[in-house]
Amino acid sequence: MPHRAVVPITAEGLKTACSQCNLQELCLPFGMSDGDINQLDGLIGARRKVKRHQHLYRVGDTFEAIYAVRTGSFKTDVLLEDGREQVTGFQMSGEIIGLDGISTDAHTCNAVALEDSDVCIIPFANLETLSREVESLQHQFHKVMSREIVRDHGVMMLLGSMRAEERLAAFLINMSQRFTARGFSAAEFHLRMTREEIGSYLGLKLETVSRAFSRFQENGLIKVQQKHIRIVNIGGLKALLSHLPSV
Amino acid sequence: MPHRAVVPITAEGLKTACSQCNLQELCLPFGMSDGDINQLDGLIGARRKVKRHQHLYRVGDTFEAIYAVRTGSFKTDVLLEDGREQVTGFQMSGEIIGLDGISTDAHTCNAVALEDSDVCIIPFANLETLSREVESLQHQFHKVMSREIVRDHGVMMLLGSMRAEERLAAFLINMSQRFTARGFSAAEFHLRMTREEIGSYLGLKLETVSRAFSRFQENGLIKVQQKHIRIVNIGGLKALLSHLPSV
DNA sequence: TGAGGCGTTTGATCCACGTCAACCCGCTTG
DNA sequence: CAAGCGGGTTGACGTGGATCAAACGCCTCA
Repeated sequence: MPHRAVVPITAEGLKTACSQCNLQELCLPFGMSDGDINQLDGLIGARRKVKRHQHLYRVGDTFEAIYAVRTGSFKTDVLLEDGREQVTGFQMSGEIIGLDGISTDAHTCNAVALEDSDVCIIPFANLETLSREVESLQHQFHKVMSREIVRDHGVMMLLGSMRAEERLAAFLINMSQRFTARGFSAAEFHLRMTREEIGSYLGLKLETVSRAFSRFQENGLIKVQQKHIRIVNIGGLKALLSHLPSV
Repeated sequence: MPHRAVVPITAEGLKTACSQCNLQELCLPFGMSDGDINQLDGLIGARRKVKRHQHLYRVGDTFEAIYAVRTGSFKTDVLLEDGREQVTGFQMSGEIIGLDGISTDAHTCNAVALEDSDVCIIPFANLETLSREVESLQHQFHKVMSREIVRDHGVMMLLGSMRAEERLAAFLINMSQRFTARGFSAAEFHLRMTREEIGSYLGLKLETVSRAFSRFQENGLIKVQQKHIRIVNIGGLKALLSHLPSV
């Protein structure tokens, strides 16, 4: 795989206005006043399309911007020298990618599109400048970063202390909630990632993920058809989580 | 090895001046100019002593400040309903605790002192105000948050993709580096946490941690005496990490 | 339309780590 | 001084998930 040079900026150099975006409630502007949001419009750089399996950025790329997912979805991952991969997260519309790069001015993980996707480029220098002027933006950005830390703690809990079926139940419940927040069905959705990627995220092998899916189906918790999931008994899934070691 | 006396302790309840603190290089002011650091002096609230096993904050406490560890050390953890604990991190002098609270204005994990400790209280509202005025502070704070995210990704890698001995080797190398950065020996140090806490952090049971320590000792990598660790062969430890699945 | 490939499922077997249990050591406390 | 206790080590054994392997369904593309 040849390393992509910089972005061959495609024709759609269209800027996106936060003030007119229907993802406001899920994205950086969440909770800001209309007036403050208007000030964001100058902040967002061009959009960028990323095709399925293409990288938005790679480990080592110099850090210049963070990205807000507009359409599609991504995974972020880190690699060990021997090729082992750890997926650190899946990102959907409205979510922010790239915060890892701030610490060293270079990205420390890879971001790969799971499907043809579309992001808003938020030049970081501009974001810092504007958030010195717009208090609500500053505060909102801090919340976004903190939320990422809290999310990571949740994943650490999952990886460190849960068994396979608990992990997968937590994953499904989380996906369901995020689809719901985006106006999709809470009970029926299409996973964009493979069993192997789910497994990497959950610290499991793909066979184990597959078996857990099958078990859930046998137990009437869900219906699985490849990547299409229908949750039949959400209560049952949640019970898997809060359960004492299943006496 | 006795703990080196880090700070000429001034009287109790005194505010701490960042401009005169010898932890500058490890703490929030890192990389800021002397002039900018002087502006921090007004920011820091009182200090607070926390005795061994006492909480600095608990899940649910309203979020008002972040903390910089001055002396001693802490663990942060989250709990599952059934009592399972996941240690999410260990913090040493100069490191910042409490960033998890920003996202919801309430803390989402517990912070417990591992030994009698001492923190600087940094009222968060003040920090946001000042960082709108002092660009270097703003940038530095963003780096601190990002570094926490990157660190969490490392832990996820560890929990999701490494085997027991790799995890412990990574832990020891990390501890060694952090002690070194604080002017202590890289090869010989005193762990402040129990085997159970290490295990919780690494996603292992305490027996497994103990056995891995013993194995390392058998193999001439380290010397263990309870909490006292001496690294004999750091290269060997590092090799455990970069090794292909030990063919 | 057929062939090849990727992703997934499922079965059989293995093993790293968990579990259970005994014991040791150093500290504290009456 | 003994008794109690928290932390650590070590051994025997069990098991959840990894590994190895086979087969299947769906999708792409010639």
